[in-house]
Amino acid sequence: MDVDTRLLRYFVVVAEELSFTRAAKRLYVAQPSLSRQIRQLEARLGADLFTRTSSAVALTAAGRALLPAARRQVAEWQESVRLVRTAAAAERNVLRIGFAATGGGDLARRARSAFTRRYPGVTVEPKRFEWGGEARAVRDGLADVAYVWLPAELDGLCSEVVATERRWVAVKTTHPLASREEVGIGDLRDEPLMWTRVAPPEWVDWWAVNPRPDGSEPVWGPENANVEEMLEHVATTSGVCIGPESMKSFYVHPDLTWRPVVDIEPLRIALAWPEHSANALVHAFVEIVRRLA
Amino acid sequence: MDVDTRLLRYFVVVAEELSFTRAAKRLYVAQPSLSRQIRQLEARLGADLFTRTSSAVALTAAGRALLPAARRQVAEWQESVRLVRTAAAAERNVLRIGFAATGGGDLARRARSAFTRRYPGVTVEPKRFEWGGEARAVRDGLADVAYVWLPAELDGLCSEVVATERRWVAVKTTHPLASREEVGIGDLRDEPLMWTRVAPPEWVDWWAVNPRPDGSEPVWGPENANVEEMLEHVATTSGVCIGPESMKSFYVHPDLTWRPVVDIEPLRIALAWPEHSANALVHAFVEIVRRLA
DNA sequence: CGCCGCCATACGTTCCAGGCATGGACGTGG
DNA sequence: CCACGTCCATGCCTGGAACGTATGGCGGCG
Repeated sequence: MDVDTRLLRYFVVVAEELSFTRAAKRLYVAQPSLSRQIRQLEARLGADLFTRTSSAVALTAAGRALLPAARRQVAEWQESVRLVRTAAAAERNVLRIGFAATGGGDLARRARSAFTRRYPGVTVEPKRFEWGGEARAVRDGLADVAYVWLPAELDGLCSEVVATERRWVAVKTTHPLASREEVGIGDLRDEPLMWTRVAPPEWVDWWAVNPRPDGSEPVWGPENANVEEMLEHVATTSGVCIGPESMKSFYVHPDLTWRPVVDIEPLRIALAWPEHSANALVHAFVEIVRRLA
Repeated sequence: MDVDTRLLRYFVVVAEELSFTRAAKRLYVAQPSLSRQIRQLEARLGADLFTRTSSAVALTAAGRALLPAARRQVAEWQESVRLVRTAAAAERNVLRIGFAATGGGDLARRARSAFTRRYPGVTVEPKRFEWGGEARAVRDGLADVAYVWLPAELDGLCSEVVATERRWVAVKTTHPLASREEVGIGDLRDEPLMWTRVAPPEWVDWWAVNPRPDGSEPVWGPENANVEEMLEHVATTSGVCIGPESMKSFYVHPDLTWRPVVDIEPLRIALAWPEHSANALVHAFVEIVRRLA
């Protein structure tokens, strides 16, 4: 009897929510589809997993037996994927360095140079991910090591803060704030702020400084998935965006002006890599970054 | 990223055979289908698992990394299925006793009576399986305990031989051998013998006494999946079949005559149950059978 | 040099996950 | 007591994926 890990994930969520409707929302599928899939899983197992009434859903003994096993299966498959991708990269003798936007900034370039000098035979593959995707990339085996912007979910990863950067705000060159030398977070009270749905809410809130020191919530502007989209929005709509100082020099844009925001905490940049990594190149790279930091 | 355990099984077989054509045969699918599925798995992993030329297939580093993980995943899912089914049965307070054909014979009935006397609240569910399917049924969680006819694959199971039965041969009442009191295996030299493809070859060979003491191979008759089919064939074609003594009294058939085969080894019947079974009823049942044996 | 074995590609069919609309059971509040 | 809302199940349709058959391309071997 075969299963798809997707079915197991579905089952786990229904078991956690004890509601098909809520679970369907969390899984971004329609409730009827979810109902049918679970029914099918039950049919193939030859055992009911839930008792359903129109007012309550509960696990059966069989369901309780499956829940931890299903969680484990899903986790182990994720781990297998990471292993396979890591092995493929190792065979090609490459080191894949993940980052989002400007990643580790200047430190990253110095580290890469030092690493290439030390290991001339190894190909370095910089891998750019969307907002908040660096840590997941390492977990999923799409990168061997990554510069991660905190806050971030670092479960299953080793990490070390290697740099901090002050945060700046980008505004259109014609914007009143463009004439100021520096700004405070209070000055951005009524400015629509860029945001993204690809990163978790905590990440978005941290960048948006939400709630603001005065307790207010930012005004939300257009949504975007990466730097380029974000800067395009700022350049052509009425909003502003906040980014690390390095963004000013990495992404030049004729219509934008960058100004430091002096009264908010700086960005902390961590280097992250998988726990139990057997990849010697990763450890060598970590050591190099650590020395340069 | 999701996978079906079916895909993992496919991958394992290709990795074992190092040939898509041979693997496809073993898996009972067409070779192009198998090729495509493996390609798709590679695409989703973002890594090649095999290097293919028209003359050889070999694992890549990624493939070598996946192989043990895939084997483990498949095995763990099998185990999960068993757990779930066992839990469902336990919740209904039933004991599912697996067997094929006459199973444990007279012992089985005495054991069931004794068990029911001792545990009047427990429902006993006898579960009949096809030739050689009893042990697999326990492994798959379709039965809690089973009478298994040896030889059988008992990996992952505890077992204990609890009975033996002489083997008899069934012939049409009009058959020359029907007039004999008893027969030897040599007398069956030219008689077409029933066989099955649902049980493994070793099982079939053991029942057929293949090779025969004189080194010859039996003449093969029609194929069947269970007792009823087998006896129907014997009653209506020219073949014979061999079965345990209890079959004579459990399956009465007007056109058949049973005669003992005096010079072949008897059937050994084992009781088998899952290793690490936490089911108290199983252990109680085993104890009862052991005492009666 | 021609045949054969092996993997890949093309095409048509079948099946299933997914979405939307709706039905039926239950609980709640007016 | 009824009306309404909530929740799970069912019916119907669509798009995609898996499978089979037929066929192409490539390398090895007689």
